[in-house]
Amino acid sequence: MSIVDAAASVFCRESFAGANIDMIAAEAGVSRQTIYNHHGDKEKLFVAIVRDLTERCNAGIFATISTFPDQPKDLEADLIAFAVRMNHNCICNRDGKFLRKLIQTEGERYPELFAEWREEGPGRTWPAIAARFARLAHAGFLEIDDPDVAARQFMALANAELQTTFMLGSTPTEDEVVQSATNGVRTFLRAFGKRQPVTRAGKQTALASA
Amino acid sequence: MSIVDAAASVFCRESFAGANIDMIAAEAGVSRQTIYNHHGDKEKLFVAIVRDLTERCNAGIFATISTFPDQPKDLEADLIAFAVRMNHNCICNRDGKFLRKLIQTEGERYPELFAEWREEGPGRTWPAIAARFARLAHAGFLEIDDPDVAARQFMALANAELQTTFMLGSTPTEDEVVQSATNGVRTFLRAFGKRQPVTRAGKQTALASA
DNA sequence: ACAAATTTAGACAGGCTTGTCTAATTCGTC
DNA sequence: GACGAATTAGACAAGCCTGTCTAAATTTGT
Repeated sequence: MSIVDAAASVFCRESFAGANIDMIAAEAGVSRQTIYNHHGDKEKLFVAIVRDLTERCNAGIFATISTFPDQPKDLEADLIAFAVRMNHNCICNRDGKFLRKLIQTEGERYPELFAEWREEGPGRTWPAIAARFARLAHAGFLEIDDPDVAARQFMALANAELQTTFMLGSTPTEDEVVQSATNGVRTFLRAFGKRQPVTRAGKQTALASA
Repeated sequence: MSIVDAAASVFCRESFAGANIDMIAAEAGVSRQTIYNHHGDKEKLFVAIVRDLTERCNAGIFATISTFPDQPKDLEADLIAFAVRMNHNCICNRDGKFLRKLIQTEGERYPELFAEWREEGPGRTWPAIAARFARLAHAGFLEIDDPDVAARQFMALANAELQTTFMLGSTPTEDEVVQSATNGVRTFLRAFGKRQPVTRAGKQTALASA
């Protein structure tokens, strides 16, 4: 395992103050001195790790956003699958778990570092997701007033049943992820779905709440 | 400030490993020895704090649940107010913030302690909230299949826009809380509300999706 | 195969923390 | 005011961790 990967693992498990360089060296399979040669000191190593994780997580999120169903065949199934992918590739995976924990644990101690994360991460990914929902609404598949709100609510609903698990830092089972996504998307569509599926004739005025 | 309060504050700010007894003593305004006299050692002190916070937070949550609108005059407004109270009294307040942070930060290190929290906390509060939603549905105000799912989705929606803020450990402004609750409750009611307000004639078959 | 660069093990000083001990001081109560 | 209980300040040993240093071993490029 690389030094950065080992350090991420140890910092997450033990927190910054509880981690020590010898643990990281042992887990990375290098000598302590090599870590000092590469990264200077403990704090610089920590910063390098957060930057690295932010970058990798962002890449994963954007890659997953690019699989958003723009022309869904089965809107419910496609959104559920998207929510599951999001969880799988960005939230439950190693990098996502680590980054989330480091932000929660050390966020207050490094305000500038995490302000940077906030801009590069949520600051760029939320608008990207919102744009996809806006497009879906524009194409007549959904009835959305505010795409930014809808995007955040979509993710919140998809993860609604995983909150306690995330709190404790553990990873939900595949079944739990699918279950939560299914329930979340169904509720999302009850709120934002067209009352009647889009016909091949294309967009029509909404029939809802008439 | 009492020893327990000071310790909660310091453990949250510095993490278990980063906290030291002298800080806690200084913040509590007592001598180090007094802490050792009362609590034995650092780890016992930590456990005492988590138990204390769990108890106080639970009390707050149950007190707030008891204000759930069983006979709402204005369903939307009453649910928004309830969501705001929940945030205010249980999530954004000092105890809620501290307990959440300790669980996130040290949850993996004390599995039994936090399993205990899980049973006493979420294990008891979620069913209580779900029961209130079940009652509201039974009384004809909502259309809910699974009250447990609906309860979790209600809270998830109400907090949907506060996630990033919570992540970093900061407290949202009053406006942000109200905004998120308002948007969340509106979406919740689009999904679970009766299509038409309940009339004084009482429960009727839904008119939806006709 | 050889020279330069990198990595290693281990020792080391300096600093910090925990938990104990003691002697003096303050507090509560009668 | 006096007595017992609790609290305090401070010293202290033992342990751990960081970051540096050195000399030997290993890897790398040519």
